[in-house]
Amino acid sequence: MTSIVETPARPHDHGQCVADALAAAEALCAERGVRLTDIRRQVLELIWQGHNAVKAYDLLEMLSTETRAAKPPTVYRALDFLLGQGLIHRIESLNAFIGCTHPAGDHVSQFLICDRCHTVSEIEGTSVEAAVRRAAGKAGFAISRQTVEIHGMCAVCRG
Amino acid sequence: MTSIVETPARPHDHGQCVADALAAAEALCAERGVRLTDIRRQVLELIWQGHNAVKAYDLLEMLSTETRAAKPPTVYRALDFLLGQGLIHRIESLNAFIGCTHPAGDHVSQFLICDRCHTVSEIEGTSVEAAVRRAAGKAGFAISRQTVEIHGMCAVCRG
DNA sequence: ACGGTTATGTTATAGTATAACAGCCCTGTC
DNA sequence: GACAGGGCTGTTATACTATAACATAACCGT
Repeated sequence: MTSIVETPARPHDHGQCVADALAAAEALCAERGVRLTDIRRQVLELIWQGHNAVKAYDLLEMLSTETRAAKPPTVYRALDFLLGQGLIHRIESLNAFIGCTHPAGDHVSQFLICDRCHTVSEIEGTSVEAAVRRAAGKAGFAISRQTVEIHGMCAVCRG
Repeated sequence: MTSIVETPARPHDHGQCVADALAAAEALCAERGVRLTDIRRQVLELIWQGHNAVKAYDLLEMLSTETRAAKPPTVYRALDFLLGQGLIHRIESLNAFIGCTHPAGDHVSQFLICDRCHTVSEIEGTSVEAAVRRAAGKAGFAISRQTVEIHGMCAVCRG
């Protein structure tokens, strides 16, 4: 069991992050005519507890009450929905999930993952994506999905 | 169970690929004073059966004989060794492993993964890596490991 | 209210990976 | 050659990750 830890990352009003993410999710789902149900919203909110990636079975635990244990399909279905709507990303190298910081519009997955404080930041900017596109183009390869996960130590942890 | 399939990728003398990979592995291990044992060599050879990523439990099956079933730790230990020596890579988005095409010298993991024929090619060249380094540098992030996995369709499959 | 669709509940199981300890084999030394 | 130590393998058990399949319930347009 991996527990969710508050990270030593840059201090900020995290409640605002959560509120923004939920508001954006509501808006996008409404616009798309899909349903952000209770469970889906709960899962999204739990994932947004911090700027670290959250594991499915930790979500499962958090969703469970004393009287009722949530079952895996419940959380995986919610995760599938959120992934499908681009509201979260899957971090392949961690088997874990993180909220998307700019869910509107299409985009690639590029992350800096601190192996010390476990903060995950989405890389902004298109230079990595462009380099990937050039390399793929040279090979005649048609891209459908990019996964860029950079592990190391973040600026805060390096001190 | 996922079976290993021969891919429609560009025809070539694959026996030569395998021979080269094994020879390089032998040389590197000798140079480093580490032991490329029977099991490790077998696993490496099985991974090099083709240019597709191979799953741990498929290796396990292939290592098993009619009279004796190999056990998971056997294959995972061999994989750990091969990963540690840089002789194979792990493809995070597939939970699978592939032979490294240039095991000498340090290098990053950057792959083009065809979702149709399942051929995995390691991207040569440093432009993607350089872009990643620039992006990380801008964030004050110290890289320890890069995972770049590009899914899509390869030139051969696109016809 | 009705019927279709979408979402959730539930049971079971598949697939991926490691912990822990026992025993074996290589290698260097006396 | 006997011995000791370290590294490798065997074995059992279990943890962790994910999905199949089917039953029930909630939503929504008519």
